[in-house]
Amino acid sequence: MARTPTTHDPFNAVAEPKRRQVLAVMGTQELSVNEIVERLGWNQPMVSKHLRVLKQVGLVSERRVGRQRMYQVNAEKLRPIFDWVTPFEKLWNERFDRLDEVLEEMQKRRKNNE
Amino acid sequence: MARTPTTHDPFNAVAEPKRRQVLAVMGTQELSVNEIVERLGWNQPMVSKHLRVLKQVGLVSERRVGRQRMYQVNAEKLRPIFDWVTPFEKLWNERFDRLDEVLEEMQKRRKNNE
DNA sequence: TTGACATATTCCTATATAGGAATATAATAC
DNA sequence: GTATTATATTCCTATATAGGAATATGTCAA
Repeated sequence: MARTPTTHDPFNAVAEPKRRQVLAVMGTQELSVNEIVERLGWNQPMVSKHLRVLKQVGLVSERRVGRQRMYQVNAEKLRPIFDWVTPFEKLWNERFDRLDEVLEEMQKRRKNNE
Repeated sequence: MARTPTTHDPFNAVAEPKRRQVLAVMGTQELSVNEIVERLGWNQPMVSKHLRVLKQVGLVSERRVGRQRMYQVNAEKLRPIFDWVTPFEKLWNERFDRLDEVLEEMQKRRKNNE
């Protein structure tokens, strides 16, 4: 079997460093492809291709305006990543008296079989 | 060029759902390979292979005890993921009066070229 | 309708899996 | 030594990129 496709979920989509760059450069703004191209200094097809993957997993939304296509980050799709990684954060960042909470969260996670 | 290797960084390592399961099932405990095998119900080589990738990116540490190998999650290696995804969390989770902070963080991130 | 602009797609290739099956290595006990 | 237990590795294959280069599609303007 091959690797999980990049378009399978947000985890796989943002595993590619360039796609994280795209999201970071977009931030909260709605940008056209060319604006992203300018900010990143990449060639246009490369940007379009990465946007395609991001769009397929819902990480960006597209809106057509004349001959432009405006893209915008759909941050909520990053939530599964945030939710998955947050419990671990306690392990390096907080005092030991919250370890029990960490364990509880792990337990729930285990039940959900994820 | 091919896809970024799974062993390149934590982002790529945990893109594989099975490896997230491994980390979740380990939690805060130090477990032998067989203990992980039992908890997940997978075959042993499969577990070993995934542990290998996780170890190569530092997400787990290994300790040899007799013929066993004890593995433990090294949560800190997940920090880059946490740090990257956290600013976006504000976009869906908090009131709009903190949007300026979000933008600041995005800006810093952009300067670090990540 | 022709040209310019904005963006997407296709074709190509080197590369890297993930999983199954079989086997190798290592440590311990007898 | 030999068997047993614990774990890792090798061999195999189908599959999916990511990037470069070239080209296609779509839209507007004169």
